[in-house]
Amino acid sequence: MNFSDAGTTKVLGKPTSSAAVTASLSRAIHEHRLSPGTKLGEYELAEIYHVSRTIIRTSLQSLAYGKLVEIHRNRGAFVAHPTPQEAREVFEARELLEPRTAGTAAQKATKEDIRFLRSHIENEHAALAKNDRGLALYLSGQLHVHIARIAAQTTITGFIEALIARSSLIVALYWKRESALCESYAHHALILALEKNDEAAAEGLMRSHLVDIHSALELHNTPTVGASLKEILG
Amino acid sequence: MNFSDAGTTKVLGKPTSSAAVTASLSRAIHEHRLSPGTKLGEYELAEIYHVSRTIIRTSLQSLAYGKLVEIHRNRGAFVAHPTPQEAREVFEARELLEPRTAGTAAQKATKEDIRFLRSHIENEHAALAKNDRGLALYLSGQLHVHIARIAAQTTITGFIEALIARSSLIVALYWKRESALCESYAHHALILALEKNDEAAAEGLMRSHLVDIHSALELHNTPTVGASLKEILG
DNA sequence: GTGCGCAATATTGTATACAATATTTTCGTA
DNA sequence: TACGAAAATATTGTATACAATATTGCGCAC
Repeated sequence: MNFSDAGTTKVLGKPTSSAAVTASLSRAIHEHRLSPGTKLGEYELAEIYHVSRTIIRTSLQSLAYGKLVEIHRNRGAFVAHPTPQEAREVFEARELLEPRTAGTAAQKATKEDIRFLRSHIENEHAALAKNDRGLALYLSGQLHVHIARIAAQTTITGFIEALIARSSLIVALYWKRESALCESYAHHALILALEKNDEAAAEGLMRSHLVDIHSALELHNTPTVGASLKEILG
Repeated sequence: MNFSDAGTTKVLGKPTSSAAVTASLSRAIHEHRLSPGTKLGEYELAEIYHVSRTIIRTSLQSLAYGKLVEIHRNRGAFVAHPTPQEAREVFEARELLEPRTAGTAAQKATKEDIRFLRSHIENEHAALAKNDRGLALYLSGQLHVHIARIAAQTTITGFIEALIARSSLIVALYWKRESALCESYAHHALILALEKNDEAAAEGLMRSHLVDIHSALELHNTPTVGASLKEILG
């Protein structure tokens, strides 16, 4: 579910406009510019992107498959508003998939891969320095995707991409820790393990990293925040 | 990716017609009535189902997200034709997800669940007795889905559903073993472990069951079968 | 007869028109 | 004033029309 280059995988021909819209919306959700619960009106989006509702509807459906938006029949599309239960499930799934995938990545990581990951972290730091918390959070998630890509298992990578996209929404709703900087250490250590091709270390570090994030989520009290009072009750 | 009741999860209002079309096509692919590579023309399908191309396009996109069909821009939709590499990936993913999920299911399985699984196996046998190999294969896959559902983790269950749907196509292309009956024993043993709430046994049995299926696939020689010569070469 | 190029046809991509449903506003009554 | 029903409005669902692209068939040159 990588909406950033959605549709560009096809061989030739100009990329579909719906892919561009999907990528734009996806990015906006990732970076928390669109909050959970926000109504995504078709006509409104059509005007913004200068395309017909047909294209918008296609995009919204794409995003719905990735659970980034919820579509309610005859009511329209809304930025998804994951429940604490869903949040737990997403992290359980990540804890099941990512550690072993990181282990495989450690087996396969080349010097080139490590260089790429390090430069990626540079960008992450730069974003934080510019106080662009949304971008930093997005990049932080993308690091996990890149690690999965190194493992060269596109099916599992696809699942992980979807989970990380959803995690972005979950963080927007349930994150309780002040700084996101603490993560940097975990990422650095992870890259070091990948560089040394230390499979066991990479797997263990990824596991504890995920547990750490998971535990930094406030998933107990009901999340009556957001713009979906009616949804919760109705 | 359970297309059988796609769309019916929403609270009220008549289910969308696209959901019905998606379910019908999905089922046809599952049961091998539609072979990998088959062209799915929009106009043709629109006539068959007595709906507009709009609906058909929505359905085809749904199926494309589940990797059951491939959509090529300006060329149309085709029943997916997984490569040996994709087939390996699907089973690797299943081997990563399903054993632990089966373990969790063993923890949670109730008498009611066991009764349901046994009756499901009955249906599977009945289908085989009627020589309806397509239906038997479909039901065989659905057993895995039901086990995942018992674990009550909808996110992971969704991934497993998608993988099992794809497995159906893979089996259609690469299965080399004569009978599918041999699987019955594995399923019986699995249900027994679930009944005894034996987590470790369920996990182990699921793992070996998947490895067994995986090894019964001929994934080495190029799969030049099917109706997509140009795709493979071009 | 074979191969190439252009025209004819078919099929998909996108926009728009119309229908069905939901939401909001208005107005009347208690 | 508060509540509720019904009309008015807005929004989504579906069908169709038109545009863009791909495929096919034909004819001509070599």
